[in-house]
Amino acid sequence: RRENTLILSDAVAPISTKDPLPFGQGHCQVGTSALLSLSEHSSDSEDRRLGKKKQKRKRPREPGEEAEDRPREHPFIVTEPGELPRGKKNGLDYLFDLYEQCGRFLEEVQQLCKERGEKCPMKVTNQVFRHAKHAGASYINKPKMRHYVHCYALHCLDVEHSNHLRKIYKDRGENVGAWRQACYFPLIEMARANSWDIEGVFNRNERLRIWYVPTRLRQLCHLEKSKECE
Amino acid sequence: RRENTLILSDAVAPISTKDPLPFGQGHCQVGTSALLSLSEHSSDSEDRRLGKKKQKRKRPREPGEEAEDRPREHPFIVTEPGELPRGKKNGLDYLFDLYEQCGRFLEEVQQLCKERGEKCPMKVTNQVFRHAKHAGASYINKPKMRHYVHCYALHCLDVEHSNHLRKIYKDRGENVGAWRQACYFPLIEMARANSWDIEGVFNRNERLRIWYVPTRLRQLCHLEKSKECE
DNA sequence: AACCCGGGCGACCATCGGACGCTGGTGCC
DNA sequence: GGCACCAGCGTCCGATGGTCGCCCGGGTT
Repeated sequence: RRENTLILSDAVAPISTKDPLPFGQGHCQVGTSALLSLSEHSSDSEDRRLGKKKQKRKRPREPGEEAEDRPREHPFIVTEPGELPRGKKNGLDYLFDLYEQCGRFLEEVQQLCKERGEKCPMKVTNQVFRHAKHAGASYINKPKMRHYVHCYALHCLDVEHSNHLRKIYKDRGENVGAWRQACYFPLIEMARANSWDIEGVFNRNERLRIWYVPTRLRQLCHLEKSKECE
Repeated sequence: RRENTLILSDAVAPISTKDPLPFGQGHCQVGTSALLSLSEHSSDSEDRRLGKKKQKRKRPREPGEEAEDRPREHPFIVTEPGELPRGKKNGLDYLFDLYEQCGRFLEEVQQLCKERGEKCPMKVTNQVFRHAKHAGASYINKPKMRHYVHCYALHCLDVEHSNHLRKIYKDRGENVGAWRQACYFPLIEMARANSWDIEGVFNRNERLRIWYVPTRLRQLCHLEKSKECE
């Protein structure tokens, strides 16, 4: 699978060679091996290293079981700001609105927690997703929201740049996956400009503060930083 | 067990009637039923309510197993500042020093995380306790540190008051448990003075910011607040 | 020596943050 | 209608925050 072994040049080259963006990206060239060897779960600094287990997937529906399947959401396509998508698709304005909705659900949860004297979440946690589902927003779910966090981040931190990227990828007929990958690189530049403190970049923005920095974005920043220092 | 159904008047009455402290506490009277009915795990606001399961305890050592038992630490006793405890006991200065040590271990972990581009903890987490153990501080462990957090909190936020409380409880020959209970109430007063934001009280203090607010303290603040408003 | 008080901390649990990859919707031919 | 692509999200997993209560150290009798 491509996504797990993302190569910087894959996503950057199409832009930096065909349609350069404001931030310089000519130096974003890294060997395949470097990222292939970048552990997928490098989140723990201590010694425990344990082998990955194969996961079993999706229990295949019992014979006597009730089938209450909600149809899945329409896939996203790359749209320009204000553009409404053709066919059975969702646009990126809708995607970003989902993040705003989550922010509102978080505020509701915080309000409730404060009333009840409970621990008050500062981020969009499982509890918030549960609350959203409970409140009828069944179209919101954790894997989806976590998947596109960095895209929303770019939208929050530099709408101009975000809009420009959307237009380019739309015009070029790229799929959502390609656009999503491309969103990493402007963020890496912002981290660089903030002495590689991507956490700080997120925390400084009102709407972004409530989202966890995606592991992959943190890894990419770290990788780029080490290249710079060698 | 007494601790799980702490009654405010139990801990406060001995002081407010025999040896009043700076903060007024005459109004801290609450019915037993109120705290008995205060759920022990009220941390989740959504609907799931599931019955508590009985826990099994301490696997009784296999016949062929190696017995590498570290002897347990000496119990704490209530000591005045500077006093060194008599007999096989530890004093409260030592207890508080343990918290400072944890703070240093946290800083080390943060340093390591930053170097490796990993998620950087802002609080004393499992990872920090693991690091402490790894670094040879086998006398530090999570249950102990969590148990006395609010005592350390009082020490950080108002040494005078903390020292005074220690002297009183020492002179009266009270045990550590009683002193520990008594530490809650000055903190509740500080929360009151900070519009019941105990989280904020912790966060505003440099050394305290890194410790989670204990559930019981949050509950006591909430209870006291609701009394005030009725 | 025997007893019992009380507290240290091993071990457990629900839930968390995080991610994979199956399933099936969708547009194209 | 059939096929191939690709992304939504159900479902899993290691680790976390939090706590209980067993066990035994220690002072007292």
